[in-house]
Amino acid sequence: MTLQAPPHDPAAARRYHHGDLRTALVEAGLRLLGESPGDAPGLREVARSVGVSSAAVYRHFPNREALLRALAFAGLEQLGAAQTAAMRDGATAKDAFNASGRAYVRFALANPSLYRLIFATTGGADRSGMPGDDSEPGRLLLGSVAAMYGDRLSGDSQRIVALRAWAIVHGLSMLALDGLLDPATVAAELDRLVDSQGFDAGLA
Amino acid sequence: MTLQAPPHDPAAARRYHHGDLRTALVEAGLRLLGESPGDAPGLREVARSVGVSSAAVYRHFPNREALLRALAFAGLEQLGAAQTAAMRDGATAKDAFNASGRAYVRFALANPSLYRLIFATTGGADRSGMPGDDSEPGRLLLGSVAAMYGDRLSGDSQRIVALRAWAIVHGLSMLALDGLLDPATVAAELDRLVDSQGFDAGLA
DNA sequence: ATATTTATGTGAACAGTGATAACATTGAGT
DNA sequence: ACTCAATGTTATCACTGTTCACATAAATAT
Repeated sequence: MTLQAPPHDPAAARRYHHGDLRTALVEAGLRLLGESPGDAPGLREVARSVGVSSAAVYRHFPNREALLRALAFAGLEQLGAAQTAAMRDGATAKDAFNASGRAYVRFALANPSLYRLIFATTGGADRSGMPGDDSEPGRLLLGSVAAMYGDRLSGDSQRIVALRAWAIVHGLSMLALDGLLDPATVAAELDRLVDSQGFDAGLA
Repeated sequence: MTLQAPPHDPAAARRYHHGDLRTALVEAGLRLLGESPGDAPGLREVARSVGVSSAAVYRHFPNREALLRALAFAGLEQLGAAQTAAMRDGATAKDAFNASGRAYVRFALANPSLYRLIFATTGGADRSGMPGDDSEPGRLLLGSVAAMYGDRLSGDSQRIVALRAWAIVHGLSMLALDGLLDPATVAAELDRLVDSQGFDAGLA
């Protein structure tokens, strides 16, 4: 009906069977996320942007939440990549740790909807792959702290430091994304805000 | 003009005119928020729980977002009250500051949906009354920091300390509400996590 | 007191959403 | 070549936020 694609369309753009709809949906979802800083895209909207009926989505995802979870998973990988890339530029372990934190916040500011989606509630569903206590990002964080302090700090205290660090970068990111902090200001002061040195850094 | 106390007439529920529908809607909304830890309630749901048609809501709020904003505003007042109450129990300025931070996180853990709603995106709309740079909570935070450090720290550094403190408590709260940190653990370790002492507290 | 105006309620309708069911088309394997 | 499972489509459902025309009660004017 509304499909106007001629049958001689090259590159096989309009076949009945899409070929790899699942990844096409994820890519479209990520693109939509990047375009509007608002809420996560609707299931129908993603389907529409791929040129497929909304019901087709259910052949690849049980429901909208699962689709969004796939987007979040992809975003999480991007975030992790940005962090590890930033860590390579650090001379000392501490430099690397701070660089990782700055990259974290920068990623959040650069990808508001995606970052928000990563942490959106999944309603207690399975969090495998998400940054929980045992997931990759969590262990990476703890590993970084361990590399910084070696045995000069007890494992318990290291856990506290790691949690505080995570809370700072996540808190800054969220407050900025929610409009409570000016993103430009956060970006400008990032070095001082994200700093493993003391809370009281600069105390006379 | 000024809101007068609604006649808590039990028969008022059956009258055509509700009496004070606006506050009834807000109260119902807050109750619904407290009941389910999920998303914010729908406009129709709030109306239904008050026993009124959904269209009636529009006599008091231009749209659903405005209704939710009223809920968020009420929640913000509760949060502020919890913080200032906690500060009274602090002997020194630093004690008060830390107590305020702990109360902040405890409030978030105790009122997940309400806390989330307070910080939910309003889409760039007017944020008057929300905790921004110039709002009451922001000034309260800066004032607390100033009370702690007096002139031993430059105003600029004090702003950094205040931002870091806000980021920590907000980050901890959000990570816990989103299921990335165990709320019980956060509550148990709150004293060490929220501590104006250095980031490296406990360093041997 | 009665009439009129204004505030506040109702029900019906609209478009849009996520989800499901029944049916259509295709490509793969015997 | 035939079957059949995979993957698409359309139609439909219940639900949502929102708007409309209309009903009712309360406030105000006569």
